Amino acid sequence: MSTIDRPRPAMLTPALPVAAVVVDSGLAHLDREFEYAVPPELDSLAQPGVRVKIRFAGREVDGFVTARRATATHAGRLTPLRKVVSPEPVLTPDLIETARAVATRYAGVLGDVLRLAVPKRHAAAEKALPLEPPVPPAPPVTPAPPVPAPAMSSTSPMSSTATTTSAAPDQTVGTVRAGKSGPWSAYPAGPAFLRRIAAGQAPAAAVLALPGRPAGSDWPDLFALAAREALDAGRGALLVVPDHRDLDRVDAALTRVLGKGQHVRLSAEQGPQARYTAWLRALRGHVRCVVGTRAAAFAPVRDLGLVGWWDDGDDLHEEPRAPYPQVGEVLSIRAELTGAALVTAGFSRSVEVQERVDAGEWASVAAPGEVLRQAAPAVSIAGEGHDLERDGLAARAHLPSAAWRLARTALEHGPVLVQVPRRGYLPALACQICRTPARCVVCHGPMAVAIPGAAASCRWCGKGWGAAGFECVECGNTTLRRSVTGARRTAEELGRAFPGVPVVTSGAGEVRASVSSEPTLVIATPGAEPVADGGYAAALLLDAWALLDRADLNASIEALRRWTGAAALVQPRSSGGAVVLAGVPEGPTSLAVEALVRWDPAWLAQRELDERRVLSLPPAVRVARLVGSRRALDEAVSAIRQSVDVDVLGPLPIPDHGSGEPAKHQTIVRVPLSKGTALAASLTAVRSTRSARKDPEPLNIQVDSVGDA
DNA sequence: TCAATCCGTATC
DNA sequence: ATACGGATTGAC
Repeated sequence: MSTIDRPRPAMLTPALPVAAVVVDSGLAHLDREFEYAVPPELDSLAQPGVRVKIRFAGREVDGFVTARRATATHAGRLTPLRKVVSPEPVLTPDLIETARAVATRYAGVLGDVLRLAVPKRHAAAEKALPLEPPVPPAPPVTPAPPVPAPAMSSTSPMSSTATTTSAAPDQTVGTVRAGKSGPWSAYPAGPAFLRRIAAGQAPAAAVLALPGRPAGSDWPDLFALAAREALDAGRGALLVVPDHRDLDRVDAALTRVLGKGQHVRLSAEQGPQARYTAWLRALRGHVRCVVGTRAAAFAPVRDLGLVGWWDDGDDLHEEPRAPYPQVGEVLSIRAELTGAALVTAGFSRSVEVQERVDAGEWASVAAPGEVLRQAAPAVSIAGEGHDLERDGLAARAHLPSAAWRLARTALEHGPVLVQVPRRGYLPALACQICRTPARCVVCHGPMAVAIPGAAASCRWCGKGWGAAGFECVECGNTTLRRSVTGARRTAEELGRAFPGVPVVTSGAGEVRASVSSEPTLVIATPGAEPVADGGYAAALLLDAWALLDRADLNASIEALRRWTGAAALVQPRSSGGAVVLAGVPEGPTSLAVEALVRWDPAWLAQRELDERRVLSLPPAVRVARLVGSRRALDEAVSAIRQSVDVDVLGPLPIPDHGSGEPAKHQTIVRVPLSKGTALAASLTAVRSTRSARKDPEPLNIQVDSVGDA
């Protein structure tokens, strides 16, 4: 009757009046889309991807519009959207798809992943940055190839090896590209890998980087050149490194290879505005290439053509916030979803990467063994203790004399690196004679003495030795040693052994990025080694036992990672570069030591993978760790058992750190890799049920973790 | 007969 | 988490 209620012309009912919204409720069982009505005045703003405020269960919460649709699937009445926070469509289809996949993989909630993936809004940054790139898309900085690129015409899929249409062009392409591929030419499969990126395909490579850094072929150049191929093919590139120093180096390499302004860096130390601006430049398509640390794995690079990350084994790649995703997992999920190429590189190889290689998913890209060994420094071993002799200066610094002599000679030619382990690793139990780590006879978990004076028990399943007692699986010995690690040599101590030589330290607190080629003693903890101009003349890797005896499943892989990380900064053996590994335990040589001497990290990774297959340890199996009260664990385990055939270790009490709260327990569940998805789904269901009935007892679920054992 | 309260369940 | 509805209880 009345005309008052009729919509005014400027406020017509939207053509797509329904908005699907992911709501950040923080509740696991509400981890899905809800539909809202789009009020006419928000029609143009409420585009897919924008942040919104909505009323949900009576309170004001944040969310993202994920879609607009003509009709609702929800039967009831729809509440109207309250407000569009910003017109910026931050949650792109690529991002929401990635976030969902990551949440599924880690049995986490989408909201948690979105908090990692989408930075907090910075309104000033949004306003200040132009919508369009300030300059028209820069012309390709790559000098045009002298011959028209034959690859342009080929749209047919190429095999993983170099395949071109005819022999003659192949020759031409080979030469042209050889100049272009630079350091990749040192790897037989390298140029073909680049060509496949250029052709818009999705090759995946696990690169064993050549040690040393001859001009223009440092590892950051591998990434920069691969990124250029993706960019030249009209697609985007995303590179992730563990820390700030690596970021500086890849950043510089990208500037060299791509020119200025073609990429952005993204890292936590940037501050909110700079960070959000950089993120927006990627989102708005001002740049097609991003390099950053951990959180950058979610960067909104458009039309992703390449993902890459350096040093998979670095624990900085593990996100410490729920659901604890690892950079390599996130990037491989993205590569799979977008059809992007993938490259991970390091001086050593993690077992996780080797597992992909062994499964045929990623190609191993390495220089021929002889080339690799020639590029590496000469490695020798100095034993533990027996070599400490009367030599006054060396003895005072607790240095094996062989190490001291090498350093003294090398200091005449350039800087010498001394790697000293940090203190404070967990004590573990190992065979008294051969130092093979003691493992549980039931589940192969690590054995430790939880309470001083008590009997040893497994840190995973809690079982003791049983009636037979300990017997070393390697040598049959029945006595144990407890390794207390972490003697740290002071700079003064070492400095006194080399009078008159300047001493530089780099470690927790103060990390140095580089040193000159002047003779200097550089003392660093693992991971904090400065790069030396022209390479170190030598390196001393001290207290090898401190790394090898760690109570960690990954001890030997991690030891090799740290040693190669330092040794790769030394000049090649052809230039006299040498390394002494000191403090190696007596008895049978550990595989990690052998792998360093032979410079064969892939071999060690494969040996380790084989062993983990035999012992049913990750990454040969999929595991998850549940922490909570006995009752919560029991209920969770029986629920999981309804849907998945899991192997259950525990529950066993976690030693509390004097908090006085009721003792928590942990349980580890494991399944074959093929059941990984089913396990994650089951864990999600457990989380959801518990959340729905408001279970007051906390239960923490962490996929891919066995705790700090 | 009505209001106050408890409990279970949906949240668009 | 809230909020709402339906059931339950208690007092007039």
